[in-house]
Amino acid sequence: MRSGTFKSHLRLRDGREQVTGFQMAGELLGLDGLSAGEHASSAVALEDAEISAIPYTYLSELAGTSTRLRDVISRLMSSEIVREHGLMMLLGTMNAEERLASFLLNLSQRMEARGYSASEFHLRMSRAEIGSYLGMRLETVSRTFSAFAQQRLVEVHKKHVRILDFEGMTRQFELLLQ
Amino acid sequence: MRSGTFKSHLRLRDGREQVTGFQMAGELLGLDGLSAGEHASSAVALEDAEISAIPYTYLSELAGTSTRLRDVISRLMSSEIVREHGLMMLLGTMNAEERLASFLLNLSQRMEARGYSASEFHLRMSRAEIGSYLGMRLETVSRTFSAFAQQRLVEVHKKHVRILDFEGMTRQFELLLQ
DNA sequence: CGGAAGATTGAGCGTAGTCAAACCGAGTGG
DNA sequence: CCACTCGGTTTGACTACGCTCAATCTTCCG
Repeated sequence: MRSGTFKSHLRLRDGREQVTGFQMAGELLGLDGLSAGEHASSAVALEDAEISAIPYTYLSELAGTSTRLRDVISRLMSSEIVREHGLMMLLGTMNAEERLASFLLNLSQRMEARGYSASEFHLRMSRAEIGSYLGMRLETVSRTFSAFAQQRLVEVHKKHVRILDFEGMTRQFELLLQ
Repeated sequence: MRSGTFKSHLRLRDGREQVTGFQMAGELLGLDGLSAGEHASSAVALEDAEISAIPYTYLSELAGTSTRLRDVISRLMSSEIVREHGLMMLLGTMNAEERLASFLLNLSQRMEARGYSASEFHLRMSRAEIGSYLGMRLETVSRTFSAFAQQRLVEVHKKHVRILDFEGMTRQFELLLQ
């Protein structure tokens, strides 16, 4: 991805949807497609976005000639696996507040890495999409935002978020992996 | 892995544990270690097991000479990503019965692929480990097993499981990805 | 036989889900 | 310019699923 924001998601036969990730500029999309020759998930742009499509065959050929590129590719896939491990931890063991807190802190980090403010940013996704990603209902997302605002951890106005107390967020919720 | 069963898991600072997968003969362990040069998760054998350790540098060199091997590797990593997507779907949207049903059906498939019975097998992991994997408490795992037994979907005696009604399991719980 | 670890079952509770109503902001048309 | 619609969000009341705590049972092993 060159710019913009995407969401990746998958769907059960009965219509239930799970957002598997939000991608931002510089990140890769579609790493799940290499195994079966068919992508297991779909991706949708949440705003105007620019991407570069890289054909797998081309990438594979190039990889034959460069050790460095091979390392980069396996590293990217591996870090996708690590990212999903973290998400499984989140979905498997955390309560609503911990989920939203770690979501916000993660977003904040990624914004900062791209030269934006770490403390104040605009959410590209709806409450429902956040909820699907975090394994909770949109109403619970909304309520949890309100709870954070009341504790003076954040200020929220619709999709605009300002994080007031990073310390408090990380301390209050023991979110760090061992 | 050559034989046996492993579990992979990670831990939060406060001790909470999440089992991220159970591995069987023929499967790969440690794909998460390539990104940071350090593994994010640990693996523990649940019974006597045999493994072959493959140094990354060696594998990487080999990959330089063989297109076929490169394909195999990226396919393995990609299918690990797909597997985790499915697990996120499970953790994010399914209730207790659906989780256990899809766990059992998945195990069954993998047993069959290894030449064992698809309908009758021995669980290598404890209720607590199943629970951690499925994002629920061990008591809930136990209760759900009992509920399945009452509905005549399975027979369970401690770690011995016999699936009586595959149809019922899949039909009752809309578990198929679109 | 006794102890320990794992599994089952029960009772009561709490967190997040459900359903519903109200609100907000942006865009559209009379 | 105001009324209206519409999608997304917030808030409330009630409910239910799964968690917690606890007791009992089973199996295994010293």
